[in-house]
Amino acid sequence: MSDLKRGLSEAVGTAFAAAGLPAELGRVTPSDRPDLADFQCNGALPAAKRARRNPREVAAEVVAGLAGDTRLAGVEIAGPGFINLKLSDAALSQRAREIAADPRLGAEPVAAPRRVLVDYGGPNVAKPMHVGHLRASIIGESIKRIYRFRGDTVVGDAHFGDWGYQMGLLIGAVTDEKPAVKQAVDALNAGEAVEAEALATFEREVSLADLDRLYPEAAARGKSEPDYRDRARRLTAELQARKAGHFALWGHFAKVTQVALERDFHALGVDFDLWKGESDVDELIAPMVEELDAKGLLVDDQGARIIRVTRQGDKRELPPLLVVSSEGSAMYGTTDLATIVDRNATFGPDQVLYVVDQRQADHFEIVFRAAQIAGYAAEGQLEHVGFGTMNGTDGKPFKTREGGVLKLNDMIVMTRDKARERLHEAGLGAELDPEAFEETAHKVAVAALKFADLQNFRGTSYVFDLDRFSSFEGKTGPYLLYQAVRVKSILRRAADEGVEAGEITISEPAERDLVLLLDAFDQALADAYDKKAPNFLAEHAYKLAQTFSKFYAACPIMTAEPTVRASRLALAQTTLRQLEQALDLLGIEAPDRM
RNA sequence: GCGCCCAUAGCUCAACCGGAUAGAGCAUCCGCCUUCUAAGCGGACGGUUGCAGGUUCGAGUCCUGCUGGGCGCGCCA
Repeated sequence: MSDLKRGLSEAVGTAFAAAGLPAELGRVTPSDRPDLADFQCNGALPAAKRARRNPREVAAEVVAGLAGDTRLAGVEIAGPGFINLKLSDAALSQRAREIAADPRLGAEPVAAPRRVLVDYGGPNVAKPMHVGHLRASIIGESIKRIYRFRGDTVVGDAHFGDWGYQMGLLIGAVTDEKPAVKQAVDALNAGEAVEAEALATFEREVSLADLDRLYPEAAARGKSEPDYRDRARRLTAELQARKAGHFALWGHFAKVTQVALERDFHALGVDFDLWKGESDVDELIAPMVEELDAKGLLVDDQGARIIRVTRQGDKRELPPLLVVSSEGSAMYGTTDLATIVDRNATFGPDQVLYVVDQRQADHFEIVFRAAQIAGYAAEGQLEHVGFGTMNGTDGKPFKTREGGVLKLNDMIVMTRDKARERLHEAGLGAELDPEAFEETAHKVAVAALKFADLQNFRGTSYVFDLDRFSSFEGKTGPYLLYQAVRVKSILRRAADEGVEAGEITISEPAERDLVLLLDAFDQALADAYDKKAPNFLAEHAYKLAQTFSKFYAACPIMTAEPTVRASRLALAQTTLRQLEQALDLLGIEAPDRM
């Protein structure tokens, strides 16, 4: 079962072929001029160019070949040679029934399903998530869902940053500040302490708030004080060598961080299949380095061991991949490379998508090249799906009014407060019990946050204005939910009155538009999939909601005469199903009432 | 310095291999709740797509140069 666009493209392609022209020129797209047509084909123009003929003449030949297609209510040649196609109500009605009967709501699965791993979220141990993680989390989550829906076998991996220099910095900073912790760490390292007692000390002395406070200080000192930096590097190497005290303290860092991370991800409806971290591939690093060495790929340079990745034809010299630092510790790129080895062994992905900030493009280019050189990855198997930064109204990376980094949780709480306020204002939810009310407020907040982000193309940076969220009007997540809720309300009423949905028959313009939108789902999904860009799906969901709203205003459902009522009810129900499906793929859930 | 990305309405963003009259939302103004939820619907206003060239029947889209902004460039992740 194919959508109208594809079906028409085939027909027009056949007509092109019959006129002795390439069939692929028959590609049909939704009309740029909805006042004139439903679909259009521009193929006569390039065809005429190649054949040095008059485009309108070519178009006329193609149009002649379309005679007798009962789906078409009108075919016209316009402008320089555009072929305008208008569908019959019967064809639209037929397509609407197909979509209504389709569990996939008109969306085709991919022809050749693949195994895809999506690496996203990028939380770090010892650092609460801030607004920057919002994009990584929700774009990645949406891409994962879209890929899965189209039939791929998909695994999402959080890939914790839990094993680098930052850990050495923190071990140093925490032991400096807290003598009891230092004592416990030293004792463990000397093999003189009971682990349970040490852990209890850590539990008592070190909270996530401590880590959050100490890390920026330590990072700053590490930059300005070489001695401090060298000590942190040493501590990092010692941790990676599994020194008991360091390792136990690190384990505590991970534990206290996990609680906050799980809360934030859960609130956003983001869930990972794998919660692996850099530390999980630690054991793979030594054998990997050995192997790389055996293959003669490692070069000693300034005390470190590197892989050079520059190629002929590069416009500039790319830095090498640092495999082993001069202190002997694994680097960012080392764990990434080992992670590729690990994933090959445990999952065997046809493709790995790294949903990570665009600023890391060079890093991934280096890692991917190194992986290819080492034979760990094929060309194109690894892909960096970069996204822009979320800026404040000043155009710079988003900061709170006090100038600090806004924590993700604070942002969720703030948005939820607004949602609650708005529900009260509108006098809605009075009939809901407090728990259901809270759930609705939360769904509205999450929809606002996610849709505000996902409606933008991921690659560009965008401005996030908290104040703009307070309205929840216009092109926002809550608008989409509102349309879904209106349908649900009608469906409840229909159920109460014993009215059932029936066969869809299209006649009104608003009904035609709605079916054309329903039909466009597959293309939106395909675009989002191919470009790893959920904004195409977000745009579709918005247009669908908007078109429904117009239909809602123009075509009364419950008061229409029975056959029309049954048809419109089925149309509304199908719209709701597709809208909720699209929202789900964006990671957004609609409440029953709002 | 080298490299990558971006520049579209007052603001925030779209625009399907290069196609017709560049679309939405917000803001402003005007209408519409005795009919299914007004977080809604209709209408008006708003553009030399940063600038200058080029390719093309046709350019926001491709090429060159310039201006302005963001980002990256070896032991952080």
